Amino acid sequence: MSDSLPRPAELLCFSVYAAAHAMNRVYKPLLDPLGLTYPQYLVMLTLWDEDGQTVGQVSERLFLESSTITPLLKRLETAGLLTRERDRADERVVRARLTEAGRALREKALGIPACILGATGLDMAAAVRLRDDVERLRHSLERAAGEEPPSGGPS
Amino acid sequence: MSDSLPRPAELLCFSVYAAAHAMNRVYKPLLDPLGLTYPQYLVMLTLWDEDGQTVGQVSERLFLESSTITPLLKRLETAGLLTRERDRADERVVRARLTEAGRALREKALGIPACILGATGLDMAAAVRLRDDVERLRHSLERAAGEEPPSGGPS
DNA sequence: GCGGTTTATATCGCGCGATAAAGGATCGCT
DNA sequence: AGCGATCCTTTATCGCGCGATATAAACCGC
Repeated sequence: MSDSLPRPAELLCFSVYAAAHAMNRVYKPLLDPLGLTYPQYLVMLTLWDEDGQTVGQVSERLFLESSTITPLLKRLETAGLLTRERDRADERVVRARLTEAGRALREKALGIPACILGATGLDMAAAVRLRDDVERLRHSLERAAGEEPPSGGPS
Repeated sequence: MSDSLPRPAELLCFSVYAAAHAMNRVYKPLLDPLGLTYPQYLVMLTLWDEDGQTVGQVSERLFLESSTITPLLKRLETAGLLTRERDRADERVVRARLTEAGRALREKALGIPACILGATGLDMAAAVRLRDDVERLRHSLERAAGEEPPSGGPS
């Protein structure tokens, strides 16, 4: 079609990619004292919300493969924040349960969301609006990634 | 302040993080045939836009450290897409120049932006609007990451 | 209960990306 | 010359993220 290509800065996807990095750089000094990386923080958030979730539930909520979640949980287990045990009723299932240390860490994390909101330079309403826009984008992309069989749009 | 924490899905930053992954999943089948990863594609875009840029220029445009760009460029050099040579006038500077193969690859990439736009489910105007919103977010985050001296908000 | 399928996770292998920290080389200014 | 600033590389480290494969348990029809 066109014979020109955009600069990275013109691309929506690049802005998302770059924003994700920037976000990481903001989180790092906040999470370092807790000994967590950002993905680990996300896992802790889901368990603080509801303890004893299965690997599958965690991967579903974070949109990551179980082959990403399992090593993540193992690192958190090694750090003493949770335990992994098979469900008695269904032995295929592994559930992650917070330890006392895992629950205690929650207190230290309470201030983080406010710090982050401050760093975004947005008020709550604007942040929610943007979040929903980006979430819709994620959803569309996810759907598109699921299709795309050969190499053909409308022939 | 508050004694509750959000679920990941409620966070703006998580939506950005998840959208970045989703984006990668869409790009992957498009970039695999070109033998590029997404960050490598970004480097190629900047060089297709302007050949012979320095390491510093490329890192600046992609918001990445030079210690990330150097290995990236090396991989692209190994792939035969570019060469790295020191500037004659200023021997501190290393410039990346496309090879014939690097320039040729451009043709194969021409269709990608349209594919991506399709996958976002947005029309051009909406995509541009969202891009600018996310870019503003990135900018705020970047600025916040630059400050935050010790550990103190309001004491 | 017996095969066959599906589901849930683990495992393995892989490479890249990203950073921090330290070092080397060069430039530019005085 | 000398000295700080600039640009890049190197090294070391680490975690993430995925695909492919394997395993084990659960379900299902009969």
